Amino acid sequence: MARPTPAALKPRKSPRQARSAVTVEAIHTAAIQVLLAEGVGRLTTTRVAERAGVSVGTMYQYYPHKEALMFAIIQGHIGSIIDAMLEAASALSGQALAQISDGLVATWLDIKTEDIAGSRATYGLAAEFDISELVRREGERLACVLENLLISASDAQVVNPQAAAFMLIAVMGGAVRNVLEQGALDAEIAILRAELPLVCRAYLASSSRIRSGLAIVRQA
Amino acid sequence: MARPTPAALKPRKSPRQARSAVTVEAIHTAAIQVLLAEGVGRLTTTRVAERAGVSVGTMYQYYPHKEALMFAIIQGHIGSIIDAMLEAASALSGQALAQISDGLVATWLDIKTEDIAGSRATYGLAAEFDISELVRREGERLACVLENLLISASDAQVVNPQAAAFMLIAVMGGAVRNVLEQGALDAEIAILRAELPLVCRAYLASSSRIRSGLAIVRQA
DNA sequence: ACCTGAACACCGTTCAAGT
DNA sequence: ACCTGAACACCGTTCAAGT
Repeated sequence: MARPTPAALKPRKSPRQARSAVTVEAIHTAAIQVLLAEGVGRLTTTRVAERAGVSVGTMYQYYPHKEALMFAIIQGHIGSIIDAMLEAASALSGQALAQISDGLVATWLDIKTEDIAGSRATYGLAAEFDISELVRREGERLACVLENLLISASDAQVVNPQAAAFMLIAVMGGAVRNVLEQGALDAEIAILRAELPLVCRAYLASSSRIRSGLAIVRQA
Repeated sequence: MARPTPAALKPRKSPRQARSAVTVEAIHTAAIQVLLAEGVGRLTTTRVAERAGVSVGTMYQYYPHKEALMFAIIQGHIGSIIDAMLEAASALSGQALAQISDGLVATWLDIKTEDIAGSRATYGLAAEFDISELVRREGERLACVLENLLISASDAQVVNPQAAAFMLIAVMGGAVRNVLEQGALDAEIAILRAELPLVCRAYLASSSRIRSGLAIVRQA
């Protein structure tokens, strides 16, 4: 099962002239438009090229295959999510553990529910082929920042910040995805908004000691 | 976006003779074999039919389209997972909340990690088309049982058992999926095994009162 | 009652030919 | 240096013809 390497997913060549930069951009936005308007199942190279106003051949000059195009879309989507989380993290640095937890969850939920159609489309797109490499890389980048954020907490010391950061991402990301992917009813999102902060807060509290060094009694 | 209704996903007709029952079964197992041996991307009707020793036409007599075939596979997979969880639930009924939580998490992790290749293949398959209907139905069935299980806890009373059951499924399911889908490194699974029980236990403890009616002080 | 497989529409991808 | 679009291999699905 020879999977394309990440390198193979990058655009085939960089545009050297102004018009080709326009072409690349047109293809990219056309792909997003088709995705949102017609769904993953109807996202075909022909349709994208038509919408972008170029021929299929032109598309293949910049994206070696369809996957590269999808990869670019997902990369943009994930990138903006990570950026928003990094920004939130820097604003939360040094606050109390509960505030940090609540802030992260709120940011995550805001990003994902602000454009539910877009989020769902991206989940579907991501599933179409192997983006585990990208998700892993970006996930690790975020995990690293979250780890330091947890360490910065003013009132408590997370015992294993690395594991906690990893779990926070897995739990927040997974739970929200689970709900959004299966219909995303308003009632379900409401439960998520009410309960996910509790999940993360309780987890972090139970995995930390107060700053003085005295252990909190674990609720068993 | 006309999605096929669940009814349209069912086998087209029931086999009326012994040999056709054999044919249906052969197609079903052939599909699983192709999926595991060649991956989702190479799971084609032609290949499945060839492996099953029938023609494509025959396949279409029992499965109205490829999706119906994939649906059958996923249904079997999810069904066995739910069954295992229901069994675990009945064994845990009436125990302490922490035991219930740990038992559920352990069962879930065991099922999912016991056959990682199969789990990953199913995630990929599930993503190929819309199974939200099925996932929702089975999820609700499980949620209902978990709700009663939480209520049965001997030492504590979960304040909102319905929401807690929903979240438990979202968190367990989502977190494990997140990790398995992106490579499932041994180190990551180890973190999951160590931390996921803490996540669920801490959440349930913080969302419950002890049976006497006295409130546990929330760790804020 | 069940099975076959050529035929059809559509997809991703290529490449000789153009400007 | 960039673009075109007919051509190719392959896919899901159908249906007239067989047993």
